[in-house]
This record gives sequence, C-alpha cells and structure tokens, in this order.
Amino acid sequence: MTIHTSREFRSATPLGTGAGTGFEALLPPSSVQPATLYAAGSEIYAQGEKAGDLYQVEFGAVRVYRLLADGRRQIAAFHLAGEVFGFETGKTHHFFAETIGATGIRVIRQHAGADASRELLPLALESLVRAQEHLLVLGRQNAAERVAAFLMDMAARQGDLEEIELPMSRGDIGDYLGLTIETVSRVFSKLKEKGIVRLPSLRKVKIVKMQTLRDMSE
Amino acid sequence: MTIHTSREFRSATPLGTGAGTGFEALLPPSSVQPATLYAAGSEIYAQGEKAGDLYQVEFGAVRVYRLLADGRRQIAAFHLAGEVFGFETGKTHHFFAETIGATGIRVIRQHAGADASRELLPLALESLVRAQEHLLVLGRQNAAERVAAFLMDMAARQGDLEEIELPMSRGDIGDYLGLTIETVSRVFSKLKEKGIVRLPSLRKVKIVKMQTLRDMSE
DNA sequence: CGTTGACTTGAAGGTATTCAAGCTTTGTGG
DNA sequence: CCACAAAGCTTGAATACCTTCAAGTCAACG
Repeated sequence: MTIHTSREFRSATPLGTGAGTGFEALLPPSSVQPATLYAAGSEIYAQGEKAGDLYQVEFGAVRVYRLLADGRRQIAAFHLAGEVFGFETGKTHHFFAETIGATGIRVIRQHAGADASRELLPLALESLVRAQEHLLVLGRQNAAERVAAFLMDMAARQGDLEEIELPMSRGDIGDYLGLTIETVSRVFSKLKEKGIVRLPSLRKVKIVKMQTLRDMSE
Repeated sequence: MTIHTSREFRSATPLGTGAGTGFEALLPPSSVQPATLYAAGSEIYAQGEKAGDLYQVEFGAVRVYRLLADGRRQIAAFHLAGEVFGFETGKTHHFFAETIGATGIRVIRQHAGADASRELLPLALESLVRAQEHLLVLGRQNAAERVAAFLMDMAARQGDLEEIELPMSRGDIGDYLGLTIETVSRVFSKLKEKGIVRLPSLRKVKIVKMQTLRDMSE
C-alpha cells in the first residue's frame, strides 16, 4: 500500500521534525522513492532474504533484531524518524526488520555509483558506532545503568526534550537491553520512586533529574 | 619505529595468510603506507583523539575497547591479520585501540575521493554486521554459549582449522564476552572436561567436537 | 631455583531471571 | 458509551547463574 503524503516527492523539505538525524541532506535525491505506510508489526525484511535496498523511516519506528533457535530475541537497533537502516554485507539479510507502530518507510534503491557510497558511508558509520557503544551497555552495565543509558539515548534522539515518547513496549526495551520485561519494569518503578522520572503514561517518560540519570549511565 | 618488511611497498601480494579476510584487493593501493611494528600493549589511538586514518593489521592482533569511569572495560572487537579498523564518525575516536602481542600495522590514509568510499563501505559494513551479531551474544547468551560463539568465530577467522591460536589473554576474552576472567576460565575447564576441546597450551585451543560447539553457540 | 604474572578452582554472595499472581490500559462489540 | 476481553505491565517470592573474594597452581623468565 503506497501512500502519497502531503510532502511532495523529492521535496527539499527535510523529513521528520526536530528529531531528525541531520543526515537527510546526504541522501542521493535521485533514488528516493515515495513513502509506504506499514501497519504496526509489519515485516520489512527477514533474515535470509535478499538484501540490497536501504530504508528510511519517515514517521513511526522500526526494530531490527535477531533470534536464537529457542526464540530468545535481541533487538540490535531501534530506528526513529529520519534514520536510515538496512545496511548489509553480502547478498542476504542477517536480521529481521519490523515496524513497531504504524510507520512510513521510504525505500532508497542502492545503485553502484561512487556517489552513493560516499553518501552512505557516514550513515553506515553512524550505525557502527552506535552498535559498538551498545556493546558496552550489554557487556558491562547493570540493569539500572542500561535503562538509564537507554533513556538518555532516546532523549538525545528526540532533541533532548524532558518528556520523551517511547514507541516501543517494555518487552522491546528488554530485548534491546538484554533484560527481561520484569527487570525493565522494576527499574522503571525504582526510577519513578526515586523521583528521577515521572511516567505520565505507559509510553511517555518525563525526565525530572536529567543529570542524575546521566550519571547513572556513566 | 617504522620497519620495512620483506614485502615491497605497494606489492601485489596480499597481506597475511589463508586467514585473510579477502578484502585486501579492495583497499586503495595509492594510500597504503609501509607497516609499523608495535610492541605488545601499544596504544594505536585513544578515545578523544583526532580520528581520520584507518589501520590494517599485517600480523598480530588488536583490541578496540571502551572504558567506564570505574574502569570496567568492554572490548568491542578483536582485529586479526588482514583486517581493517579505525572507522569513526565525526572528528574524534570513540574507542581505544591497542596491540595485543607484537603487531604490524599499516596506516591507510583517508582521502576524500569517491573511490575510497566505494572501497571502504564494504569494510565498514563488515564491522557493523559483526558488532550487531555480537550484540546477540552479549544480550541473550549465557556464559557457555558466549565462549562457544567466541571459539567458533575465532576458528572461522583462522580458516576453520581445528587448532586455533588465541592471541589474547583470558582477561581480554572476558572483557569481550562481558564475563569475568574466572567465568571464562571455568567454561574453558568445563569444555575440556567434556572432551569438546583440548587445551595444548594457554593460548591454543584444539576443537575436538566442532559440531557440539557449533550447536552450543546456536 | 625463585619470582612474577596469568590462570584455575572453590565458596559465598548478589543481581537478574523465572514463575506466579494481580493490576492497568486498550480495543471491541453490544 | 459501557462492559468485557485481551494484552501489556507491575509486583512478589524463589531460584539460578554469574560475580566476588580468596587461595592455590602453573608457566615463563631471570
């Protein structure tokens, strides 16, 4: 189902709002396609599928994950409005990608030209640094530190606002942080109890003591 | 201390042995420098330093890591002969890079040309996929599974030989797998006890039951 | 042959998980 | 718009796995 948004195809207007990554200008305009609307939980690509194209989130959010044989899931990354994902080596995807809520996605067709590489390398490196920094969180931080780091990251990606929007469930957060849903919930409760955050609704977090949270995430 | 190896500068001979990554041919020949010999434990770059160049391991091994304020360390990647590292976003390094044993390193000066990007993108993506796959290990696997995955990875990178060489200490392995040195040691002992591996020396592992180990790492 | 650093092994303790129950929010049909 | 069902979330108690602390062994090197 391809929809046409109010924004004109090839519009010079950057995608998204203040939450954008700032990389929009780097994209090769000639390969941008109209956005497609996906329902919540739609698969964009699956592990083993043929890879090649890249994707940009117009609105909504995407989770990229891997599964173990017994069903354990690790979310490697969340992608918010403006961000590009789908980078792969070789011919097939190593991961699954799914929308979280209702989400608009643009396909960026990869062409062999040198221009594309020059523009894509910074985006790939952005993902690389993000993944390597997340390794520190998963390898060496405890539950409270992980959640704090997650909240700081989400805040930074939403323009350092005090009130942040969580598009994903507690289960998704757990599978991103390498924790169970129960542990995530307990840490949220503890942060609230200590007055570090307020939880106006399940999917909203108001950060009251930003510096405390920053110190927690080290 | 810059040394000249027996291999000629700009030689067509690929670096390393059968353990190479196969990416040597992709490197821009015009930017390859003579190799430099580093003593064990030498710093190649530090967090906060100006980034820009890339590095290729000629022989030996490198660890790329990050530290928390209290000294906890997470090794994001090991790099063996033939592999390229040093990819960064922005102007400064987010990580430390150190040689493990005595190691030869070539500097690959980055120039702005499109050619370089085209050649470097696959290398960056290789690192990205490796990092994202490691997230699954750190986030969702137990100690035995982590060590099994590590050994399978090292074996694959050394040409799927039965007897593999570990250039790094137990402490390094622990900091890579998000485990303590004691836990790593205990898992090694257990694997030996079960006849899955033999340990001819501290830095050598003979994989006896390859399939069992593969199944363990899922 | 003694010293040093790296590794191994044991015992106790702590943090996150598992299992279980109850609560809250959201969506749907009457 | 309300009632109910379903899904998602929270909280508690018991358990498991890994860490911490401690001691001892092994190997390399002078």
